[in-house]
Amino acid sequence: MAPLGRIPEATVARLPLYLRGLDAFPVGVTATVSSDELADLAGVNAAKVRKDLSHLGTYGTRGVGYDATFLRFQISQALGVANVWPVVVCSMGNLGRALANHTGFTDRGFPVVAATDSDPNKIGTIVDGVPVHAPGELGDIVRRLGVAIGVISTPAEAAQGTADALVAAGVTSIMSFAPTVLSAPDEVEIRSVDLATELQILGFHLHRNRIAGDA
Amino acid sequence: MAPLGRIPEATVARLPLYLRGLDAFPVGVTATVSSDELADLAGVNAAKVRKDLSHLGTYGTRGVGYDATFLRFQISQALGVANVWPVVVCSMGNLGRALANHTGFTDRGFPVVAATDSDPNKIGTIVDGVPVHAPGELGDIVRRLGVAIGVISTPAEAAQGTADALVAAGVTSIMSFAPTVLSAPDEVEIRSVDLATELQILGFHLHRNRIAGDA
DNA sequence: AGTCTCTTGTGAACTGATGCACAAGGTGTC
DNA sequence: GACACCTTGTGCATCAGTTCACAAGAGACT
Repeated sequence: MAPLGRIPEATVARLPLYLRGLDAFPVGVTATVSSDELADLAGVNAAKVRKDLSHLGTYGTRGVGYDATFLRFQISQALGVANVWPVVVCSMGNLGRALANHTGFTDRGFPVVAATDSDPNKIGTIVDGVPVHAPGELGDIVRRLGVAIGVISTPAEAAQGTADALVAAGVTSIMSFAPTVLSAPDEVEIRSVDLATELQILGFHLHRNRIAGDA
Repeated sequence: MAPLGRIPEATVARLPLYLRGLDAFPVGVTATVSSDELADLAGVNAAKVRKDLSHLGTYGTRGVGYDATFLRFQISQALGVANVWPVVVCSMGNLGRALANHTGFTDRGFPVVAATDSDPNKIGTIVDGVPVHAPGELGDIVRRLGVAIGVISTPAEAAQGTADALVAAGVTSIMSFAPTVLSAPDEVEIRSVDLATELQILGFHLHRNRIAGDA
């Protein structure tokens, strides 16, 4: 059917992968892709692909597969990639600059339109094409530029204050790289990416294998 | 009991958060922490904390809580944070440099000991304290410096080749920032962090809320 | 038309994780 | 020593997500 109802979170998290996988098919050319192929392209298994797509109400053709172009359209629709969501990067340290420069953001509809930094030498300058403002101007920036997403690349100590400022300015979507827990009202969605934590998880498995090897 | 058997993946992913939360307690001072407090510090709920810790065989004291110092020791033990796992960063673009500079890595036992880059102008130089080598020397570097973890910060096109080179060199843990699926033997653990995908997930919810608001 | 082959869509079983609720077992006070 | 008060550890119900397996449908070929 075409439920279009609630799409499970796990499915939402995979839709971008499918979209990325579909890049392998040239635009404008008619081509079909099977759940098997798409599974390979996205790095998951075929059953998951089919179930995920069934949540979109997407219809493939039995015995054939999915029309690549139409599928791309369907997923784009569901994800709302036609929208452009302006991003503000809070703190232009090493990581912040790397993010501001990241072509993958602008390409996918997430232009970095402004940044903040507490360093007086940076305020008022344009770094990598992005104007840097004082943290206090955050509210202004958000309103003026219609910022939809805030990226927190500050040190851990400054993260909560920055988050508060973003929320006060009306931002409801935050991606944080600060190694700390952020509190915010329920309606604010926070995605936290802690790189050191990721490495520690890898380290855990290395550690376990080393022990197993010794045994 | 003290099972020490298999620790569920979900638990493993949270142990670093608990460890981080325990930083709030000064070292060397005797203090107790309840599952409730620790839950706040780690941003999860108390029941989860208790169940997670029970997997470590950690014993708190009923009516009191956990001894902060001992708990830190237990979790450190389980995660193997006493080990130092040298890291090589493959490609010193904006992101690679930010990672090489990231103090959170070295602090947590993941020193960036070398980097590779295909830019002849960078090869042979030392960027941010990290020596940059040609990609072809990867095998050498890994063997000589005992590299345990490879970080892939190359463009998508170069990612698979880099992964292959890492695997050939004997690296079994990879963290990739390239927006592409990597294939590798089963014994190689790959953690993929795709920043654009993260933003797209935020974008999905923004999109959905906007639609809901219009309705 | 009939048959064969292919791939979707999905019911159903299964797995893993979460959260509740409470007994068990400590501490402190009178 | 008895009692009141805490907080852990855990059995159990629940939930979300994954995987299997197969009927249903679509095209191709004779």
